[in-house]
Amino acid sequence: MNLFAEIRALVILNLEAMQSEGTLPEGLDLGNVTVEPPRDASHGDMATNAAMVLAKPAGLKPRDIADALAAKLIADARVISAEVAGPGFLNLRLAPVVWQRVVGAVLASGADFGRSDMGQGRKVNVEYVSANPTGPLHVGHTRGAVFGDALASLLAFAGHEVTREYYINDGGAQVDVLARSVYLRYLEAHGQEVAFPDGTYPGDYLVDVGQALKEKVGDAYVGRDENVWLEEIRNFSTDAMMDLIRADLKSLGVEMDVFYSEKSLYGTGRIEAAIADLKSKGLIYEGVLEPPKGKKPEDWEPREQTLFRSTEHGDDVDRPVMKSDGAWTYFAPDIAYHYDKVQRGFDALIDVFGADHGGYVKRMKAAVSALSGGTVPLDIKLCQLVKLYKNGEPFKMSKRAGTFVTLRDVVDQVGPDVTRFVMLTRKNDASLDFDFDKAVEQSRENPVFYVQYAHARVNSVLRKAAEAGIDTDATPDLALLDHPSELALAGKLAEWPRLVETAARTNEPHRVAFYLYELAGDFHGLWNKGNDTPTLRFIQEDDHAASVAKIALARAVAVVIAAGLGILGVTPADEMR
RNA sequence: GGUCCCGUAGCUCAGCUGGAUAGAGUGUUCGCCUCCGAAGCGAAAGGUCGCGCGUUCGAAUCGCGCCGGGACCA
Repeated sequence: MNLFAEIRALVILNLEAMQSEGTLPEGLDLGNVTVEPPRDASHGDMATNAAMVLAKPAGLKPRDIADALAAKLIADARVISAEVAGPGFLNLRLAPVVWQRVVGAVLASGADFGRSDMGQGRKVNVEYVSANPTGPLHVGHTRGAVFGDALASLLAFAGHEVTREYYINDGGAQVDVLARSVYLRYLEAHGQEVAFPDGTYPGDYLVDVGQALKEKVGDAYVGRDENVWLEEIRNFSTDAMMDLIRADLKSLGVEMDVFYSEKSLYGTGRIEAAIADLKSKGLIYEGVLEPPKGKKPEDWEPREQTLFRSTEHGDDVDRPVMKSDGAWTYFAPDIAYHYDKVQRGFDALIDVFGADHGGYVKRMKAAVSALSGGTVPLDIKLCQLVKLYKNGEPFKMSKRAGTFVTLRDVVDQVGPDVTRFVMLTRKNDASLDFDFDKAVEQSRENPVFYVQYAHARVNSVLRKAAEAGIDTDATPDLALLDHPSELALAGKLAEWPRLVETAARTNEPHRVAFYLYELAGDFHGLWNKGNDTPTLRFIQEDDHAASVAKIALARAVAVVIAAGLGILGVTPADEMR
């Protein structure tokens, strides 16, 4: 139930009636007619732009259309006033019963209130995290993990069939580096003194892996040449790292549906097939790239290589897929991987990358556009950096030094719920300050606490109501919710279905977090009004029916908060400690 | 040098894919706890939406060009 869609339908119905009556010309495009909450609540409950949008094509004055439409709308029981304002807005005020019914609808639907069929079951693949399997996840991955996971849940809630996917970069040089690093730890486990030269991973998270390798193979690789052990240790190590990463993700509550291995693309003809597909479309050629404009790199050498004509699909320059020595570029398996996604029948693809991968956006979009013949949209969401603070002091992280702040460090300190919520308190493309102290602070400044507290307060009301002998499961007489503050809170609940659709359409789960903060604020506001106005308290000691109705409103708030937090992957708190 | 992101109140940030007098938190100033729901509440002040041009009934939002900050590319 989306109240805005409902009222929009009413507006459209009346516009069509005006057409058949001759007040409006036939054949107008009503697609641009919107019904939205006005920015300023004093303008009314909803506003439609119909008169302004239609004035020009209809050849009429906005005001005349608005007046005529107003006269029709006012006849509906749900509309108590319709006023023309500004350049031709039609401001509507809705009857209390409309808002009261929202409360009933929330309680009837429970956690499903706001669920949308907007996606119409379309298959969407959300790829996120996809960190190299060379070590534990760090803070930057954490943001991508939370963002991608919340986005996946959001899209599912909006009626999409969602696959959560992780691409394992286990085919490149970095897993050889991993294997050599583990080999050093393996030697160490045999009691040897080892040094970690540049180009190896010195982090002590590999100590256990070296030990485990020793337990598995004994001293079989000690003193042996690299070509004897490299492949096996590489497999052993990446498996160990993926176990570590899966455990890291699980500590955050993230579970993938698919882990897709880059290595599985090699030697199986899949890269060749993807390139062949592009070739069949005339998008592969042998050529020499222009040197980059501006400052010429000193080592620039024009070489003929195999190029993808990505400029045909919006890229700035064509991209090499095979180097002059016959090796695939790193881009080739990425093309093959996305080709595979397209072939698996997804209707839409989403990649969540760190901002440092911003340079790949155009070429990936070009590849998917080419491979799918433009039928499968690819949206790439970039997550900006997370800057860590503690006691006002910035934390440093450096993967090379092996002292980076890990996902585990964050989750262990503040818990998965706080971690997840805070990661969504900024738009994905804005950088995020994460302060360990503020994250667990109990104040209005901390949105996590503020939202959780609202949910906990509802539970507190329910407990107290039970003590007072109020039957909170009784069918409420919602007509008793007649105070403007109560109706306004119900109105905030009515925005939820619309917000879900907006957030899903734009792939922006942070909107859910901001909405919850506003909803919590409205609820706390009503709570505070109870200080001065005892009739607004949720428990009315000498009026059982009023209590039941007011508690129904509170429960509805808790239902929507719990549903929203559920999308974000945050557990709602029943009490604050 | 090129590409992408950002620029909104003193500070941190929203702004619903073009709508009305641009919002919230924090900070500042004033008022409010014997008690009844203060891990606070009420009120006020505070903005050329980086700058300019354009698109139209209408621009923080879209287009182009600059300025400033960040990321990335060789």
